[in-house]
Amino acid sequence: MEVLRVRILQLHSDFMEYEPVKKEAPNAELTEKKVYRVEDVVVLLTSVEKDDDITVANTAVEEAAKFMKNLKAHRVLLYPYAHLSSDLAKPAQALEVMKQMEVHSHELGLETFRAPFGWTKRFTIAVKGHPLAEQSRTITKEGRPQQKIESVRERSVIQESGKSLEEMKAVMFRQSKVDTEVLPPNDHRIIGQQMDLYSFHDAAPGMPFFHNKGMIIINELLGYWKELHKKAGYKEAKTPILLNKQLWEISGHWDKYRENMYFTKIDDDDFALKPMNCPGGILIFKSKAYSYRDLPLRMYELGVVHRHELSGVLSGLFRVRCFTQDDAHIFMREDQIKNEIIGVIQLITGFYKVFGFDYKMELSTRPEKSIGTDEQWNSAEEGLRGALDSLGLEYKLNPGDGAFYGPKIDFHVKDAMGRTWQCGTIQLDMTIPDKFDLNYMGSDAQPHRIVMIHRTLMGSIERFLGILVEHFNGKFPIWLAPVQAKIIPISDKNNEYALKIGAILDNEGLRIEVDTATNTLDYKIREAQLEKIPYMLVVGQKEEQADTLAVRSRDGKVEYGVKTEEFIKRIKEKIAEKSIF
RNA sequence: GCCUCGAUAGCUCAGCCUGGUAGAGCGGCAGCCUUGUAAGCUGUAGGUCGCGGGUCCAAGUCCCGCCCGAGGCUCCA
Repeated sequence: MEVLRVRILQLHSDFMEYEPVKKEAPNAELTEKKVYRVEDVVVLLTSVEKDDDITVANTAVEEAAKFMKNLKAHRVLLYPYAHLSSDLAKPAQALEVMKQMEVHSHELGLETFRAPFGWTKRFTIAVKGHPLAEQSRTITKEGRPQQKIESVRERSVIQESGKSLEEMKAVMFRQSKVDTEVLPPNDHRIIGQQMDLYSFHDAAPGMPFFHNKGMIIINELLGYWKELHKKAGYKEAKTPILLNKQLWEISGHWDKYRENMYFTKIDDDDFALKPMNCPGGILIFKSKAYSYRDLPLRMYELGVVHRHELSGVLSGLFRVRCFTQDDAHIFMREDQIKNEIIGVIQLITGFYKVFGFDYKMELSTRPEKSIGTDEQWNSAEEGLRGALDSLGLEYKLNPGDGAFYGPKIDFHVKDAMGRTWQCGTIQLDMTIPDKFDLNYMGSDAQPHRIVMIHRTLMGSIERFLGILVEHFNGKFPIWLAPVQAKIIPISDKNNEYALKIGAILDNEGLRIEVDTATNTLDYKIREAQLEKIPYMLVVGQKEEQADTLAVRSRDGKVEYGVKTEEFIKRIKEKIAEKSIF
């Protein structure tokens, strides 16, 4: 169903010049063929569409006036511009609407100009450099703009007064300051800045920027994570970030979760940035038919999701608006529930053990805002409880805290301030398979309903990284450390030897740096120590002559006369066993 | 989103109460030093004091609005 509406491109301009060149419409207005010029004006390039009327005209002008008030602009130029629409009104009707817009604009006290209707016009326009200079709007018959404000990114037209853009670049987008006074020194925001792992910027509140060293940790983490999943019989997938709104209506997110979602328009359709990965995964599942023998199907995805969280809840890496879920969906038969849940719990606890931190498990049951029947919920809750009990695990019960589509087991980890955060989660879902009609063919040659598990180990890579940073106080185990060893020549004379050792270690796939700066030994040691680098390999005359290393570890212990091969062997062992010092 | 607090150089901070030429340390750059396990010395560059408005002869400083951040509330991975 197509809604008809007037389309307007709004341009806050230093000036616009236009010159009527050729008559096009039969009802072209009388005008003089000369150059007209209006300065410091909001130009409304306007296409009147079929069925637009006086109400639409008035609404469009009122919207523009409201916007102009914010811009502190008082002058408006109504400019008939047919190219914005593929469904134009008849010229007679279009002219009426344009005239009404002019009348109403005068009524609203705006200094109003109108370019002649029905002419091909040559024009020059200088659009101002501020971000609100260009706006496109669509005013419908219902009176409200369908799309609130859509800022046109490109400075497509002429860029005048060269001052503004440079200045804006400098001041508009700050890096966020961390308030070191109130935060504990091992807070991940402080360490992240000191160790050059990630940063936060005004340009994208609640969305972290990862630097190279942060990415090294994440990639190591994910490498291990993928290894575990392959061993556990999971298959990898990847789905789009932007999906059609209809999909979210089917999944129930539109109903229950829309306040937290970001929407946009592509051509004439509504799309949403995904807040969860499941609908995408489900489409992959549905692309083929399954036998009972194919199940369980375990499909994992590192999915980037966006959720609009209230500004007051954002907190470093722990609570963000854009994060990566280490997600997986298990499609299975009802008789496989318990085994699969047990498998997932073991996967999670095994993963956490590698890092050696404490966690608590919680079982959350049906919330008020939920979908599905009582039987489905009872059976799903029973499945989770059964798995926990058969493993003999302790857990806390949170009645009413489940997801809207199913109950869940959550894994909670503490941060530096003692707050607990949910990381891993296992959610049983007996309702979404109904909505998407997910089936398999049973041994009885009849289709049966799929049961689904959503689960994560880390929950959010971002949050998990923050927890790790605080847990290790930046002193990452060697397998995760962004720089595993720093080679420190005692004086410039030893630089060559240091670089040679560096090349050897680099060849072995170790992450190293060579400090060839002309500073004192004490200075270089202190610097490496503050960077929390696991090993400092000091080389001076003695080492060069004996072809050895003086190995200082992060805890300050020094071992002299270590052969390079010996060091490589030792460090590789520690990396392989993911040893936590 | 609400309440409280905060923002000054790349980083950490002083200056604000009591308005009058924007400071220090670290880091950067240049030079000297050639060093044995947590800061060697000297010089130098670097700031529309988050953004916008107001008061004032004069605002980093006082007032208002906004943005961003922090803690808490509420919510979540």
